[in-house]
Amino acid sequence: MSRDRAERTGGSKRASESERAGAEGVGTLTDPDLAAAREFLESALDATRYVSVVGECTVEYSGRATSTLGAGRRHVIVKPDRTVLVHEADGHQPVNWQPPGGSIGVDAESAHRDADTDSFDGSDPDGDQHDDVDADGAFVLRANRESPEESLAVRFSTVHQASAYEIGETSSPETVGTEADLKAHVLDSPDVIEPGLQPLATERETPAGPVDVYAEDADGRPVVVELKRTRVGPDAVGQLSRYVDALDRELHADAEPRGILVAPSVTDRARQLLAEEGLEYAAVEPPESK
Amino acid sequence: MSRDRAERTGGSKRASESERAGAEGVGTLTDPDLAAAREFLESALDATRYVSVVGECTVEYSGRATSTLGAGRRHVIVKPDRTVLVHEADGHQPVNWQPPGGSIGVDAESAHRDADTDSFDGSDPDGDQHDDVDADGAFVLRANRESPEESLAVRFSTVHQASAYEIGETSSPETVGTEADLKAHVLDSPDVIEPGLQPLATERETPAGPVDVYAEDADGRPVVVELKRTRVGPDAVGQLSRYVDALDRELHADAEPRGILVAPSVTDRARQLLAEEGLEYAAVEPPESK
DNA sequence: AAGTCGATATCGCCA
DNA sequence: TGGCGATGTCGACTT
Repeated sequence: MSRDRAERTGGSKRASESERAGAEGVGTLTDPDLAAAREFLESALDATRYVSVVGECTVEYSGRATSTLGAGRRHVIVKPDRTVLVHEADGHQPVNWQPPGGSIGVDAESAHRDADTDSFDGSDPDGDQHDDVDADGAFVLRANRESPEESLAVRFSTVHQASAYEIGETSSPETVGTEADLKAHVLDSPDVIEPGLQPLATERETPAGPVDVYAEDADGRPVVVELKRTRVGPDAVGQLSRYVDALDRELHADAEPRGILVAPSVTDRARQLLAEEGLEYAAVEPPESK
Repeated sequence: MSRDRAERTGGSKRASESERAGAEGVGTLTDPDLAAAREFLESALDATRYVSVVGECTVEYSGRATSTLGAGRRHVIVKPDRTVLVHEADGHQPVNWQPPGGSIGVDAESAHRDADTDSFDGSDPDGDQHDDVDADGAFVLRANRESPEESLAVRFSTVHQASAYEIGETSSPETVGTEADLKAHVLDSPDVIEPGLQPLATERETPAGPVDVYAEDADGRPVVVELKRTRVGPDAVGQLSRYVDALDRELHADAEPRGILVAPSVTDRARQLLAEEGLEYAAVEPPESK
């Protein structure tokens, strides 16, 4: 970000404009000073906007685990449902995050303040004084959640750009090729597994969990079918094995259930485990259309 | 987005500035027309910037599955590693995405073109200079990947804002409380599992996969330890069971291996499965510090 | 709220 | 590159 650009489009002179934009909840600040950025953020979050911030920050997480992230430039997103995502230059996954449903706040960060017992916003009565901002004006975006108890803190030392958008609810994608589609295909044409197979139930409950498809073969022998939309490894064999064992215990001693893993392909080790467990495999591709 | 703001900072009049910003690879366009947005995007992607776009779009994915997403306002991110994320107002996960490592491009979208053999846009010919942009100027952001073969297409009908940032590599987070930490704790103090337990190896290979910790109990009997950092369900029992079975087959007939699941807690069903399989459980919390 | 399992899971490690 | 398992997995659905 060049300095002249910063002076042209941002900086402390634009603080008042920032506030206005923040009050509307929609707008953009480029190279704002930290006070302006903080006000903008507070207003945008207050208005439950979709917020995007790029800036220098450190990140701390505490909850299901504990993590710290040193200073660096990152892209922070706060969604209307209070999901927080912290992205870096690489990878699909955020480097840090908070799942939806928690509470969001912006806090002053000062080395001189005592820790607040009450998380983020429980702070100063915002008198016009600058007591709630330290010398540098750094501030902290906090996202807390209960059940599980976990908290995320993003401490900004510089904000390069902050934007707030109005993004409403949208429709879900139509997806084809899921396990549900494979199940529909198998129920419609059970012969793709083996001739004479008769489906009796789906999601049949057992002490080990629900069986994808419960069926009977041509000889009237019970069959447990476990469906997978992708190539399977040992975990899927273990899953099928648990179901077959559970049914074996549940059914009459004379009814020996078979177990068939239905997937487009298997790994070598999975195939070996199938053989050892006396289980079977049928190659079926998930349908590409409905 | 207020209209005056739009006219001040965006719109077609700013097309030339947009291009310059795009050429620099860093900058922001607010409410640009589609042609300007497209040029900006092409330049920013060319410069391998971190790109953020908010606009009206449809999305199509084809590869490991197939999905379509109707028109709506979304936040699209393209990272320097060519990860693409399409986010909506809710949830941690992107509604559509492309993993890193593929190729990125911006295409014209016109109903009059012939389908291209190499991609998914399926459209028409172009004749004149502006032939690569249809009447509306809509364009498509494409992300393709091989191995697996999959493609993502985001068709923009309106762009509300497009930004490009310079975001470099950053350091990895320091995380405490992982399974690796639990393993270190157990190796350091095996008594937390049971008195007299002697670890012999970690990641010991078996035909069913690697065992977290392979040990001997006070009686010299082999022990398979499976570690989990969180409360465990039936899947973990299945995993442990596979390892124990594999070792049972591998070892001498007289050496009956034990299996111990080590986790902070277990579900009822998992506990029942453990009992049925003759496996054991030891409650151990993952450490909160190193 | 907890349990169980699917996912275009992604990611990292290792043969 | 494929196999295998961990993840602060998330998310949906059921109880």
